[in-house]
Formats: sequence, structure tokens, C-alpha cells
Amino acid sequence: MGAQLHRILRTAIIRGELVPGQAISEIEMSKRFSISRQPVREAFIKLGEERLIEVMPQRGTYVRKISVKEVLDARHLREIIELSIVREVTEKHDASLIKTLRQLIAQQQKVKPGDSRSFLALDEELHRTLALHAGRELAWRVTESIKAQMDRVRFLTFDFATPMPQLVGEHAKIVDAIESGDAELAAQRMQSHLRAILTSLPLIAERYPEHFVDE
Amino acid sequence: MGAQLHRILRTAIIRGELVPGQAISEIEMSKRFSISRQPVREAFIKLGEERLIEVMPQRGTYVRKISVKEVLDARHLREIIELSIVREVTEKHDASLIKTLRQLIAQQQKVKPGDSRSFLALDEELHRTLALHAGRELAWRVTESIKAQMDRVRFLTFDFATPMPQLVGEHAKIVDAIESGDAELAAQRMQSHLRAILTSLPLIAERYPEHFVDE
DNA sequence: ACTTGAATACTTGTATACTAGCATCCAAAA
DNA sequence: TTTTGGATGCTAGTATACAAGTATTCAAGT
Repeated sequence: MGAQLHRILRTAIIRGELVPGQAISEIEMSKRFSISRQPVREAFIKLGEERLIEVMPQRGTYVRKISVKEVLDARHLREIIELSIVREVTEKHDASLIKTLRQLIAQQQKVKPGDSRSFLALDEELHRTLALHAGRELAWRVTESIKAQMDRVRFLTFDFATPMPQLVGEHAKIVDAIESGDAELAAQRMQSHLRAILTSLPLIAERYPEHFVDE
Repeated sequence: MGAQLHRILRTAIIRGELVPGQAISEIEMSKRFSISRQPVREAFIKLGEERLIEVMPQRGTYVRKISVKEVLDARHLREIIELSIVREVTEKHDASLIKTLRQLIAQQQKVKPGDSRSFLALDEELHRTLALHAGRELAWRVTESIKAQMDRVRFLTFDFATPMPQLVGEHAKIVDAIESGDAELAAQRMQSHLRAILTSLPLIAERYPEHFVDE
């Protein structure tokens, strides 16, 4: 139960359904989901470790506002990890991987404009495929957790601008590079792909100031 | 309380005081520390996420045996992160950092042979200093958590061989490289430093088979 | 001798009751 | 009008009680 609730709340926060700064409480959630406080508490602890909420003892629990610094920090770490991964898989020259990736891209192309949830799920699936194919399960677990902060920003992005076709194009270019066997080219394209958020982040932070912490 | 107990059990597992495979239970720990099951339970959840114990519902909780694959995975990820960090700090040319590092090394030289606890604490302090100086708090949190699996091996290592002076020498060489401003040299030395475990790991696994999972 | 099955003693998971601390609000006093 | 102090209602932290499931043990029956 606690694990289930953790995933539910996690996606709700990432999607912005639980707005930053909003107060939530163990009792409130236990009533809403008709469970006791204990599983809620355990879900809260996990969310706190992921920096998605802040538990203040004897005071209350709040959905954390997005920190630009933390997003940049997460992005940087993710870049380090994923660049290494994409280099690894490129060296492997695995045809079956290429096929899987191309199938994912085909699915991404079919996503209807505005369906940001489906796209982000397929996007995550692509990055996950790369990591697991490199045999880096631990690296993927870490990436998955730090990605949350970035995804919060991306969900805001999709609200007013949807460059989905461009992102799919970047994915295709990356896969092309992997197939070519040029690890540095693949890494370079992955890098610029992962740096896209750098240009959008300041705009988002300015457009949705109430979602971000002042710093 | 839960957080305190988490640290206590964490270090106990890393030091091998709680032996791999050993059954522990929430009730047992609650009695030993004179607290209720709930804080114990929360500590267990965290330890489970760090892969230090395994909680099997309705069956029991066990100290996880060391997995060679997981140690190698952790080492690899750590190398990626720390190489990036050491490159960053080298580019910064910060004299105060060099001073701090040299002080740490001086303390490491004073550690008495056999006092592996003190040495590992100072070792961690050095790596932590580098990460935080690069402004990579998130990267350090990740490193800290994945380091646990490696430290379990290192504590076994110290039981029969103590190459502490050699390790201190490696640290000194790394700091020299950082001071010289040659980022690639610093990274190269850090890399070989972090790869030391690769040679000792097979020996340890063979010497202490009961500490390792069969795979 | 072997197998089967029920009782028992564990385990973790969940629900509830109680404790301690913080914040707000409102009234009373200066 | 301003300040102070206490009552009240909230919060999370902890302790305890109960539920559900597993492994073991031991005895009874074949």
C-alpha cells in the first residue's frame, strides 16, 4: 500500500496535480485513500528523500517548489551518466537494440499532439532501454530518481509549447549515431538533447514563478 | 529515532558487525534499542532501498550478502561521477581547496595502522570535500549511497591486508595533479585510485565466500 | 518408516491510540 | 492601539494492538 501510494503521489507531483507549496498531511491522504496513516507516512518519507515534498516535524508537509539549482544539478548528473551509457551501447554494435529503439521512436511519432503523458512515458522508456542494455541497472535507478525534478519542469513546458516532433527527431538522430558506431557522435547528440532544458528552464521559471522557490 | 537507528545499522552492516545472511527482525531491534517497531521499520525501509538488507514480507529481514556484480556496478558509476568532479575542481584552481586537501592527507598519515575506521572516515571526507567544492551536492549524495557497497568490501580488505600508506600516497598524487591544473592527469590518477578495488575484490570474494552471494 | 496436517511461533503489514510540539486566534490587560 | 498570554486545533512522531501470511515442529495416521 505504501509503495503504491508513493507512486501515485509521485506522478501527481511531477504532473503538477499537487501544486508546489501546497500543504498535504498524513491524515488528509489517509482519508482520501481510505488507508491508515502508517502507509502514508512511509510514502511521505520516500517522497521526502526524492526532494519532492518537505516534511517538517510537528509543523506540516508541503509539496516542494521546484528549485532551479536542483534541476540544474540533476541535469548535470544525468548528463554525466547518460553520456557514459550511450558511449557504451554504441561500442556494442547490437542490432537488436537498434531495432527496439526504432520501434520506440515509431511509437513516439504516433503520439497525438498534447498527449504529453504518453510521450514522456515513451521518452523514459527509450532512455531506460539504453541504460539497461548497457547493463547499468544501478545507473538507471539513480537516473530515474533524479529525472523527477526535470520532469516537473517538462510538464510545465508542455502546457504552452509542444516541441514534441523536434524531440522525436533528436531521438532518431541519436539512434542513427549509435547505429553508425560513432560513440563520440552519439554522445554529442545525447548531450545537446539533454541540454534542451537549459534554454527552456529560465522561461518556465519566469512564467510560473509560483512553482519555483525564490533563490 | 528512525533516522538515528538507520545510521547505526548502516555502519554496523558496512563494518560487518551485522554479518551477511544474518536474520534481523523489527521486534529484535526495537527491544535492543528500547524503541517501538515503527522507527525500526522506517530504518529498515531505508536500508532496503540502499540494498543493505532485504525485507521479505511475512518471512523476515536479512542482511544482504555482498553481490560482486552490484559492487562493480557501484564502482563504475562512482568512477563516472568522481572523474567528472575531479576535472571540475582542477579547472577551478582554488588554493584554499588544495590546503584543505593537504590537511586531510596529513591527518590520514597520522592514522595508526589497523585503525581502519578512522582512515575510511578521512577517506570519505576527502572525496566529499572534492564533490562539495565542485558544488555537486546531489552527486555527493548519490556517491555516498552507492559507496556503501564498496565500503563493505573495504572493511573486509582491512582485516588481512592494510595498504593504507599506499592509499594515502595515491591521494597525495591526486592532489598534486589538481594543484598542477592538469585535469586529465588528475582524472587519470583518480581513476586508477578508484579501480584498486577491482584487483582486491576477487581475492576478498574467494577468502570470505560466506559474505558474498553466489552468482 | 514415511507422509500428511494441524497447531504454534515466528515474521512483516496495517490500523489505531497516544505524545509532543508548533501556529493561530482571540481576549484581556497595559 | 498594542502587546501579551493562554486556549485550541492542527501537525508529525511514537507506541501499541491487531491482521495476515510463512516456516517449523510434532504428532497422528497410513
